[in-house]
Amino acid sequence: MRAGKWQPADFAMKKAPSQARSRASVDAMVQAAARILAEQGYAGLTTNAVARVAGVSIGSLYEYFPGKEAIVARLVDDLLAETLAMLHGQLDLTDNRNDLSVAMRHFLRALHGVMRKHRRLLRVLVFQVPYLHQLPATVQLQRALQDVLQRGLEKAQQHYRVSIGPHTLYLMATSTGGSLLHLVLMAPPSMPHEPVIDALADRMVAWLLEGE
Amino acid sequence: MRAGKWQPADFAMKKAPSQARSRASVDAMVQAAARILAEQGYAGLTTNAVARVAGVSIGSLYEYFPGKEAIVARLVDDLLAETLAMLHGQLDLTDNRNDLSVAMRHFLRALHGVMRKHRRLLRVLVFQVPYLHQLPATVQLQRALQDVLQRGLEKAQQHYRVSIGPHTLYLMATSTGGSLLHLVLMAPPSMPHEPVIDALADRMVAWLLEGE
DNA sequence: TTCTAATCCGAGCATATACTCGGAAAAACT
DNA sequence: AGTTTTTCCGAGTATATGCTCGGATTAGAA
Repeated sequence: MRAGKWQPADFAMKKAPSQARSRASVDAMVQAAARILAEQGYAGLTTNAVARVAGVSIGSLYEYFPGKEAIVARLVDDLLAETLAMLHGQLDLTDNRNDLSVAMRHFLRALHGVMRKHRRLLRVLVFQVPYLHQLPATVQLQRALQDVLQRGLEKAQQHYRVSIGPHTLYLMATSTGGSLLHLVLMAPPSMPHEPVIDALADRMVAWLLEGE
Repeated sequence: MRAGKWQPADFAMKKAPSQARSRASVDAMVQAAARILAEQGYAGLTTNAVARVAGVSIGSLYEYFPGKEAIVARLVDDLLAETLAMLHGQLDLTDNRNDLSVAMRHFLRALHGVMRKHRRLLRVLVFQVPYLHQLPATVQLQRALQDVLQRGLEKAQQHYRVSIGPHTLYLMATSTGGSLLHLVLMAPPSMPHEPVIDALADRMVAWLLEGE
C-alpha cells in the first residue's frame, strides 16, 4: 500500500473496454464503488470489496483500473456528465424567460435536486476523498458552474441595471455553494429545504439589483 | 484494522497523564499528529508514524490513546480552545462599539485569521477526516459560532432596524462560512483576501439593514 | 532507603489490503 | 475450423498497519 502523493496518471484507466461484456463489467465496478462509498465511506472502499460487490474477480478489476483512485475518478466523471446534462437542460428551459428572480430559483432548485439525489455519495466524496479537488471532472465542474453564472449575469445585465462589484461573482458562487452544500449534507432533517432555497435565491437577486 | 463505524468512546483518552513527563509525551503526540496531518494527509497518519515523529514508543502511545481517532479528537479540542479564546477576546474588544459595519469586519477578519493560521491542517481535517462532524469539539464549535452570531444580531437590533427573516440566521451563517472556507482552503493564491473579506462583511451588513 | 505506582519501551503477532501472474474461457476475425 | 484477441479468474505474495505484552525505568510516597 502506497501512502502519500499521487500522479495524474493514476486517475486514468489502464485500457478501455471494447466489447459489450467488458463494458458491463466496468459499469458494475463503478456502481459497486458508488454503493460502497455511500454505505461504508471511503475507508470501506477496497479493491477486493469493489470486485466482490460488482460480481467480478479482482483480476478483472486490475485489467481496467490501476487502482481504486481511477474507479473514483470514473465515478465522478459520470456524476459530472449527469450534472452538466441537467444544467444545460435547465438553461434551455429558462433561456426564453427574462425574469431574473424566476430564473434564479429554477437554477438553484435544479442544482439542489442533483445534489440531494446523491447526497450520501456526495457527502463521502466531499468530506473523505483526499484527491477530489485534483480530479479532472471536479475542475471541469467548477469551471462549468462559474461559466453558467457568468453568462447568466451578462444576460441579466441586458435587462436590468445590475451592479457587479469586483468580487461579486466570487462571493456569490462561494456563498451560494456553501449554503447549498450545508443544506444538503449537514442540515438537520427538520430544516425545510424549499423555503430556504427560495430565500437564498431572493437574497442573490436582491444583491444584484440593490441599486434600483 | 477495523473498518466501518465508530462508537463515541473511541474519541476519549484511555487515561489522563498525571505527571509532567507524561503530559509532555501526550503533547508531543498531538503535535506530531498535527504535523503529519498537515504534511502528509490523513492517509499518512498511522499510530507508528505519530509515535516516531513524537519521539516516543508505540507502547506509550497506546497507554493514553485507544487509537488515532482519539488523537485527532484531542487535536481538534486544542483548536477549539484556541478559536474560542480568540472569539471571546474579539467580542470583548467590539463590545463597546456600536458600529455594526466595523464589528462585522473585525469579526470576519479574526475568524479568517485563525483559519488561515492553520490552513494546511484545516484542509485535511475538513476534506479527509471521516468522523470530523461527530467530534464533540466540532459540534461545540458550531454551537459557539451560532451563539455569537445570534447575540450579535440581537445586540444590533437595539441600535438599528434590522430585518431578520425566518431563515436569515441560517443563510448568513452557511453562506459566510462557505465563502471563508473557500477563500482559505481553495482559492488561488492570486486572490486578495482582505478586500474579499471586507466585501463579504459589507454584503452581510447590507442584508441586515436592507429596509432602511 | 524501601515500596508502590506511573511511565516508557519496542520486538513481534494478527490482520488487512494492494496487486501479480499463469492460465482458462469466450468472443471476434479470417 | 483455425487463429488471434479480448476478457475473466482467484489463489497467492508482499507489505503495511493496528495493537499487545512482559518487562525495564523513573517518579513519588512511606
